[in-house]
Amino acid sequence: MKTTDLFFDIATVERETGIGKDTLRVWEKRYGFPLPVRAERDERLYPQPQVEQLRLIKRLIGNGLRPAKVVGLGVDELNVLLADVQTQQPSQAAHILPFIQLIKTHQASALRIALGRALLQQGLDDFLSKTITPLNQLVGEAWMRGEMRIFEEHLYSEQITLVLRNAISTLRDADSSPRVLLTTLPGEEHSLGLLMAEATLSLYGASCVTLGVQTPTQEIVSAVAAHRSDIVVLSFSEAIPAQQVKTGLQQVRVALPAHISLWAGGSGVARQRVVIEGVQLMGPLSDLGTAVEQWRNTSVPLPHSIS
Amino acid sequence: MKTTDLFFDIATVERETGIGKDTLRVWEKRYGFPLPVRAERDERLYPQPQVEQLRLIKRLIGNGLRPAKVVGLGVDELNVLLADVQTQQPSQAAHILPFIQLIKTHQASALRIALGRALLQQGLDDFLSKTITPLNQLVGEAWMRGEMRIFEEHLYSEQITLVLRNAISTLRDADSSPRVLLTTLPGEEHSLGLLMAEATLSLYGASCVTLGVQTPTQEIVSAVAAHRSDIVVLSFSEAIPAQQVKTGLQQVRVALPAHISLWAGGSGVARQRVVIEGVQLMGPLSDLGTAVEQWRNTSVPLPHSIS
DNA sequence: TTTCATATTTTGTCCTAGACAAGTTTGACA
DNA sequence: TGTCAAACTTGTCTAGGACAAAATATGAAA
Repeated sequence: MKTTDLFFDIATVERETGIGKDTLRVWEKRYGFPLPVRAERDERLYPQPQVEQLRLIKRLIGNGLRPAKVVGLGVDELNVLLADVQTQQPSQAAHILPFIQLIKTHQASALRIALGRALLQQGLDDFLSKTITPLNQLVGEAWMRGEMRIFEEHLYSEQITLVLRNAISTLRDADSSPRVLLTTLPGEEHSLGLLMAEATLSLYGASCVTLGVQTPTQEIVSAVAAHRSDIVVLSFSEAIPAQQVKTGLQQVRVALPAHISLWAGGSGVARQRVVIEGVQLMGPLSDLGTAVEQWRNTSVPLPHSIS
Repeated sequence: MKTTDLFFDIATVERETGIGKDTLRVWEKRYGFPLPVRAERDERLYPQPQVEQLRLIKRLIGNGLRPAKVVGLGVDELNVLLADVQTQQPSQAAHILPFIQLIKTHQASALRIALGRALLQQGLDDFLSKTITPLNQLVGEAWMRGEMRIFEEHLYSEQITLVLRNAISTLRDADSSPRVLLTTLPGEEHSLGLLMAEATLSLYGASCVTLGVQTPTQEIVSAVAAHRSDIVVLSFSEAIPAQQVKTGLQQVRVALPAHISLWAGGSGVARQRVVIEGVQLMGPLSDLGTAVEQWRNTSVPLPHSIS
C-alpha cells in the first residue's frame, strides 16, 4: 500500500548520493541507468528506488568495481556482487560483538555507557587498539556489505566521539611539549581517526590542537606558525584514494618548514607502499607513542647527555 | 613579493563559495564577473582575489541585495555596501569582542576557558542567545569578508563544540519525553547549530539523539522508526541556498509519517518566507523551548485536566 | 614466468548555448 | 495609497560534444 511515490530532482539526487549531475546524465546516456521520468519541462525526476540503487552502485564502485560493470545491472545482480565482496574478509573478535549488537538495536545510551566502561577497564591504549580499532573495521565492513544503515553508522560514530572527547578533556595539557597540530586534508571528512590520534598523543603528554577536518594546505602552514607547533599529524581514512594520500602529503611537506615534523596515520596510509621523503608513516596507533618519545630524544637537546 | 598566484578551478570555487557552477558561468556571461583566465582546454581558472570577491557578493545577496546590483561592482564599492548592511543589524555587542580577540590571537585554551566561564555566569539560555549566536554571526561576517582564516574558524568551532558538548553531557536524559532526533540534510555540513539546538532541547528536558550531519532523507525516516522519535529537528546554516531548504523540508515532510513533528531551525530558515505545510520554522533558539512546552500540552493527553 | 613501458579504453568533468519557471520590480489604474 | 497584471531578473535545468586523467590491456625485454 504505497501512498505516495517519492521523486527527487537531479540536484537532490546529487546531494543524497554524492554523484554529480554531469555524471548522472552521462550514466543515463552510456549505460541506460538511472532512467528517470520526466517532469513538464523535460526535467529529470528520479524515483526513490533508483536513488537507493545508485547508493548501492556507489558502494560497489568504492569497492574497486568499474562503473561499466555495475551501472547497467539490476538490483538482483548487484546484490550478487555485493555477496562476493562479503566473502572476502570477516574480521571477528568475540569481545566486540556485544557492541555491534547495541548498534544494530539502536541503543545509543547503552552503547555509550558500554564503551565508557570498556575504556576504564582496559585503559586508553588497549581500548583504542583492542576495542575501537576492530570495531571501526567491523562497522566499515558491514557498511561495505550493505548490512549497516547510514543512520546506524552515524549513531555509532557519534557515541565514540562522545566517549573519546570526554577522555581527552581530562588529559588536556596546554603547556606540554611537543606541540602537535591535528587535522585532515580537503576531501577527507572522517574525524574519528583524528580523535583517536589526539587521545593517544594526549596520553603521551603532547599538547594537541585540532583544526577539525578538511583544512587546505596553506591554512595548515599558517596554523603551524600561529600555534608554534612542532608536529603536524594528518589522518587518512580507508575511503580516500591512495594517490591522493601521496600527492597530498608531498604538497604539505613542501609547503611546511623543514624543521616541522609531518606524521601521517590511519587506515588510508596503511596501504601506502612508497616512502615519502620527510614524512613519517604511522601504522598502529601505538606508533604515535613511540614517535613522541623519539621526538623528545632527538629534537630537544638534553642537558648532561651521557656520551 | 608574491611567489605564486593562486588559481582555482570551477569545482573548487563552487565548494569554497557555495555558488553553483551554472551560476558562476551565467554570471560571467550576464555581468562580466567573475572573469577567470582560461587553462589549456578552455577551462576556467579563477584567481584568488575573484574568489574572495565572490564571497563578499554572496554575503550581500544573502542580505537581500539583487545580483544585478552587486555582481558587476569592484571591491571598494562592495565594502561600502557591506558597511551599510552591517549598520542596519548591529551584531556588535561589547562583551563578545574579547572572544574575537582570543580567536584572532589563536589562544585556543584561553578561548575555551573564557567560553566556559561565560556559560556558567549567564546560564545556558542566555549564553547561547547573547554570546554564542552573536559570536557566530560576527565570525561568519568576518569570514565572508575574508578577514578570518579557515584555520581560525576551524579552531573557533572546535572550542565551542567542546564547551557545548560538555554542557549537554550533564543534561542528558534518555528516558524523558519528547524524544527528539537531530540531524542535517545532505549538503549541510555545519554541526554547530545542531549542537546549540541539542543543548536547548536537553535543557527543556527533551531526550535527544543526534545523528551528526548529512543524513539522507530515507535514513531519517528509518532512524525515527528505530528510536521511536516524536520530533525531527533539522538545522540549516546561512551557507545553504534558501531553495534547498525548502525542497529539502518538503521531501522529508512527505517521507515522514504525519504524526511525527518536523521542526527546522538555524539562520538558514530565518530568511525562509513561505510557510511549509506541516513544518514548524523556528526563529531564535528560545522557540525550541516554547515548542517543547506546546508539544507536551497538545500531544500528551494530561490526566485530570482542569476543564 | 615476471617486470616494465606503451597503447587503448573507460570515465568524470568541463565546455557552449538555449530555455523557462519562480521570484521581484514596475507602472497603470482605481 | 493600495492592487494587480505585465515585464524583467535570476537560478537551474536541458542537450550534445570534447578531452585529460585513471584504469586496464597489450606486448617486448629480462
